[in-house]
Amino acid sequence: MTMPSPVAPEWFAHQDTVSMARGLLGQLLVHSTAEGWAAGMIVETEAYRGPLDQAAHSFGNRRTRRTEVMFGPPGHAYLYQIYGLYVCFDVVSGPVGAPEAVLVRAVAPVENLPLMARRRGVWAESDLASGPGKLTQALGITMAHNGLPLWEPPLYLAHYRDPWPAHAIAAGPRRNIPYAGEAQHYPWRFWIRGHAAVSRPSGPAAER
DNA sequence: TTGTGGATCGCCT
DNA sequence: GGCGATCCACAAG
Repeated sequence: MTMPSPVAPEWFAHQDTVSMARGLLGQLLVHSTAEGWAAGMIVETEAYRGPLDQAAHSFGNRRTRRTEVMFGPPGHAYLYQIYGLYVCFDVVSGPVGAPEAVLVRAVAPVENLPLMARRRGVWAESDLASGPGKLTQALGITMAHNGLPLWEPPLYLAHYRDPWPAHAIAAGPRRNIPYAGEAQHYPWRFWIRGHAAVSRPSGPAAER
C-alpha cells in the first residue's frame, strides 16, 4: 500500500462537532516518521463541545495554554497528556472562536502493524490501538504534534472507505467523565458497532 | 509557589 | 474489580 492522499482542508470546516465525530469513523489516521509510516482506521470517537459541555477542557470558554488550539480553526491536532503517562489525540472542530474537538478513542491497525507492535510492546492486533492512550503510542504521536494541521504529512487524515450506514454506527455516553454533571449522560460517544478494535474498559455492561 | 487531580492503562488479586 | 504510576496544567494565594 502506498501512502494515501490527505483529505482537503475544507473537509473539516463544513460540519459541526457531532457530525465530525460520526464522519471520522472509517477514516484513516496516518503518521509518517523516520521509522516508516503507520495508519489505523478510526473506529471510536467522542465529541466535546466547549462552552456548553461540562466534560470539555474548554467548558465555559476556558481559554488557557492547553486549550488554546481549540479556539483556532478546525482540522488541527489538539494533544494533551493525561495521568502524566499517556497522550490523547483530538481533531479540532467548529469555527474559529468555538473551542470544540473530537477525541479519537480507538483505531483498527491497517498499515505497518510490526512498527505499531514494537512501539506498544504488545503483539495482539486487538490490543495495539484499542484506546486513546494506546493509539497515540502505536502511531508515535506525541505532545510535539499539538497544533499541527491534519491535511498534510507527517500527521493527517485520509478517506479510507465510504460512510457507514446508520445502523452500523452506535452512540452512547462518553467514558470516564464522572465530574461532568448532566453532560456525562450526553450520547456523544460513537463507535462502529461490534468492531474488535473499540476500547473495552472494565466497567459493567461495557457495550461494544 | 504550591497543592490538586485527570477525556488512561496494565498489573494485581 | 481495585489500585498505582507519574507529571503537567490549572487555580489558589
